[in-house]
Amino acid sequence: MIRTMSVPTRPKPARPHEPGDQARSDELVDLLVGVVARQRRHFENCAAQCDLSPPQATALLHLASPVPMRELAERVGCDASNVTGLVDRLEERGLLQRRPLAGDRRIKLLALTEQGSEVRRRLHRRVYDESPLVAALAPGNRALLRDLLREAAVADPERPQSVTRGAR
Amino acid sequence: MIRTMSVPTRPKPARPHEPGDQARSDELVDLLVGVVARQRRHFENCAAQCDLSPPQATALLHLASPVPMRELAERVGCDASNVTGLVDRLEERGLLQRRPLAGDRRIKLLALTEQGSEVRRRLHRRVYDESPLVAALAPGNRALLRDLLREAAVADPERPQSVTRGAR
DNA sequence: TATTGTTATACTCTATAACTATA
DNA sequence: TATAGTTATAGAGTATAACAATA
Repeated sequence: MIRTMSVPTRPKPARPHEPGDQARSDELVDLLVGVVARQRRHFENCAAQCDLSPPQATALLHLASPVPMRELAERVGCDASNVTGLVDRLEERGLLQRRPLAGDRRIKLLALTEQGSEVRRRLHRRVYDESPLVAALAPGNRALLRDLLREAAVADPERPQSVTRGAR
Repeated sequence: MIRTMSVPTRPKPARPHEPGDQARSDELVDLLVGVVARQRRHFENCAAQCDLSPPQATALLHLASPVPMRELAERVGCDASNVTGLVDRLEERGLLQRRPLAGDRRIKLLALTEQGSEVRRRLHRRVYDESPLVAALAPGNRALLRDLLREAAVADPERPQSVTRGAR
């Protein structure tokens, strides 16, 4: 477990073309890049274990409750035209249904079937309970990391809000 | 700036089906998911500003020095057959060259051209110097986050090692 | 025999643009 | 006129399998 006071301070390398604490910033970004790669692999593994492509898995996570196709596109972060094919495949597999919305017949609500909900639950559990990143941390450091990430998340203008947003 | 001692400890929600500090772990994973999404957007923006697709940008970052096609495939994390097309496009744009390796005529070394190196430098600078995540953190917390991420990275079996590995 | 790179093939994801049916 | 969803199209990324050249 890391203790704040004992974080090692390193001598400045004083590289020519780089400002102040650049070296440190580089390493931090490298670590973030590593986190991204690992988290993505983790997510892809989870998806594959549920027989889903990553985009399909992402879509499923966003369908905790019924959602218009348009909104799914926004949540997943792709063009609306893609959702048609994506949803076609999920519907063929019996994981969801297109349902009309009373009051606006243009809209189709995407609702998980019983089976779809089950798959979503399995996927969700895997993604969240088996995160290698969290597992690698000493329990006492998790709250610390959480607070740092909260801080890092604050300043972002297009920050995703809830559990299932931006999963991929 | 977060001080270790003042990290708030929250009462346990005691949710039925979840083990111990599950709620906390969920939030931590959510934050990681958010970080991943943001970092990925950042990377995609940087790539787009250099007129590169994300995989192309990733490849470029891995070509600080000449590398056989096979190894690039490993670094980028895709099948070797994909590299052919990827490299074709980069070569057509004059960003790199296929060069023979003296001593083993099966191998083609991928070497950046002058222009390719320039684009790579621009890309690298953007990715590393303009990270919104690092920018959002109080300078004093960066070293702390770095140490936590180092710890989180240790346990991973397929962890990427260097600056430009696993960039995407 | 094994390895490097290529090709052929197929599938998915992606965006743009044009279309339809509704509003 | 605007919006929701679809279709058509095109391009890129991905994997598998078979292949040629080389080791």
